Amino acid sequence: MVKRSPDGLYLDAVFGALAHPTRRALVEQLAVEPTSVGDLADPHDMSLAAVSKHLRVLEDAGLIEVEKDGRVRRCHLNAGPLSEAFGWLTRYRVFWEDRFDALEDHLEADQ
Amino acid sequence: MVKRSPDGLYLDAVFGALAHPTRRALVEQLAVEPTSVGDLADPHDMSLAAVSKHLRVLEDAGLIEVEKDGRVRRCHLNAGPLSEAFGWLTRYRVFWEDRFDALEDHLEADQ
DNA sequence: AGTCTATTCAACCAAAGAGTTAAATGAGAA
DNA sequence: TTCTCATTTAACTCTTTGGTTGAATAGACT
Repeated sequence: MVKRSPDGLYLDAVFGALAHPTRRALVEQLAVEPTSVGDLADPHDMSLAAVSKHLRVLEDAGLIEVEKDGRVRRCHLNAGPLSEAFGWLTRYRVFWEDRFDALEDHLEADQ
Repeated sequence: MVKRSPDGLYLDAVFGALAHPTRRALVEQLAVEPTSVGDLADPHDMSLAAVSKHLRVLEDAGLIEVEKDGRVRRCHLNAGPLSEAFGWLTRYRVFWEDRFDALEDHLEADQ
């Protein structure tokens, strides 16, 4: 069996959460400021319940925290788990930068 | 409606592909060297057909290219699309680094 | 107490995902 | 051409996902 990193579970959840455009949009909205569920849902062309479910997915991935403020639920971005995904991608960064460097070299040689 | 980046489709596919541990493992294997489907499948505790399907998902996300070499199909990592995901995450890097900086400050203040 | 308002829960549905086994393809070797 | 090996396709099952609507909860305002 191939080795699996101990934090694989987080990666599943985080990458999975980011795989849906609505959820990425929600993260983008929350990067601006903490926002209530209703306000988060407004711009999206789907029911409030559907957005609520997407928020649950983000919460399960640890990407948001929900604070009760009276009768509204205010969601905050918690970007910590994103660094996990970032870290994973970083390990492969050289593979696309190599190609970029090769292209640069090629262009320079052309001049 | 909330704005959606023009390359959202790629992000769906790339993040979706990375959301499964088997597929991340396949990427890790391919980062070592180009590998045939059979050799890729060996370490995994599932049928060859299942691995073949995972490879298709990676291919659809543009993350691998398959070269026919006689009767074996040799898969190469194509990390380009990873930079797409990396770029998206980078936009939110400040959100977890802020927290990290705050922690650093806190620790320094403690000393 | 009664009524808005915000949000979630429950039940449902269609489509996609992850796996299986068995048959089909395609190319090299005998 | 026949056999074998590498891989994909087909058909099927089971679970998860993404959405719906309608009822339930819970806090704030009269």
